[in-house]
Amino acid sequence: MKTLTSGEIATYCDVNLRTVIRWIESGKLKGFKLPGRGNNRVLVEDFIEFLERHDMPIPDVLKGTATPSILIVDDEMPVAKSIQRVARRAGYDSFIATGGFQAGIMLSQYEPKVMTLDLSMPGMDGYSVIEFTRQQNKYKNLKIVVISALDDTSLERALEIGADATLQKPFSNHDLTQVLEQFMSM
Amino acid sequence: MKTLTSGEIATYCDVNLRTVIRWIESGKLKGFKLPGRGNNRVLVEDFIEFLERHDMPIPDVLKGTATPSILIVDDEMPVAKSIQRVARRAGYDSFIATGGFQAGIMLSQYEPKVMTLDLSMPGMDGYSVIEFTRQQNKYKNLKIVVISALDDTSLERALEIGADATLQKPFSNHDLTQVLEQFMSM
DNA sequence: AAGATACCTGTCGCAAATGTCACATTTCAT
DNA sequence: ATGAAATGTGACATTTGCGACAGGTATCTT
Repeated sequence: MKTLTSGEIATYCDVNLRTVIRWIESGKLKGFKLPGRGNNRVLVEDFIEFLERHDMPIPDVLKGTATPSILIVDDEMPVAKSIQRVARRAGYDSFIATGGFQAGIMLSQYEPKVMTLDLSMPGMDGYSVIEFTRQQNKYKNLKIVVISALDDTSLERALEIGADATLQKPFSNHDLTQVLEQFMSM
Repeated sequence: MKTLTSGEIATYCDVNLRTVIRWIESGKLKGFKLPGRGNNRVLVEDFIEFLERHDMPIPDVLKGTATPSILIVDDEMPVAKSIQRVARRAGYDSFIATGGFQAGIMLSQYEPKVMTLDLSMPGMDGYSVIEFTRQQNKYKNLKIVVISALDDTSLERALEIGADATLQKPFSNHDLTQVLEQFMSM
């Protein structure tokens, strides 16, 4: 149940903060006030409904927030597809990237909630992907699930540098589902 | 998601505000209305598309982002730095990505005007980067400058699949400057 | 604990919306 | 060629939402 502040909405709509507050006060935009000094909060779904009602453009970032998604990074398409199948059965939208460059663009564009990452992709160092992502404040909430055929030591190292969970190949659908459900509901 | 008011558009096009509103009302110019009193807003991209469609001059201010930048993709930091030095001397801001993943994120985040790309990076296929980028409508205006030590055939292939220029390593600062200036001024 | 941000409220001037009318240009029929 | 109709634009006048500024408080960071 993600919420937005009046300031964030002001940024998205490219209007003044004062204006957003007036929208809320007049009932045009549904929101609620926090106990403290009455800071306004708006549910993402209410905001999107508001935007649609007024034929206003919906920011890309929110499209992902409304329906949290999963980014699957794996160079082997069959493996990626099988992960996607599990994700879909659990009720989640997902995207597949088969290379580092694609992965970066898709991560930035879709802002998924969870990224599954194959550590041992040819021509791409999974560790550095984790490290780089973790450095970026923007992705501090992204959950990284490492899926790899490497040994325990490698998986542990991944956890140390910032992965949130690991799964050893071959993984059971049950385990993957469990991990996804855990992170997607956070 | 920068937007323009009807008044700003009136100024840009040097017409009356009433006229701009009529454009929007008649659907010639895509826009939307704010909830309040129905103030019109137009996305910059929609406005540019409108201008192009009617062969109207595009105001400089709208052409690029505030300060158009260059993304330098090269795994060898010294090389990247030297490219950056040339770019800076020509008066351009630049960013360095040493891996595909980084490159993807930075491309999406900074939306540079030009990307220099080393074809032969370990663990990353430069060709597929070009191909993937070219598929995305979002980057249709991005200029890709391939910088590589590979032979002419390889460079030509890069051009075929979508690169905008190539430079063979070792490149002369003069040539690089020339290419950058050409693309950055477009 | 202190400083930096982000946010709320009230007020004020301005910019933008609407409606109407006048004028210019184009289109078309006679 | 001439006049009528259609279309598009600019010019008012009126109304009101929006942005800017100021002063103050809650929230987050360090």
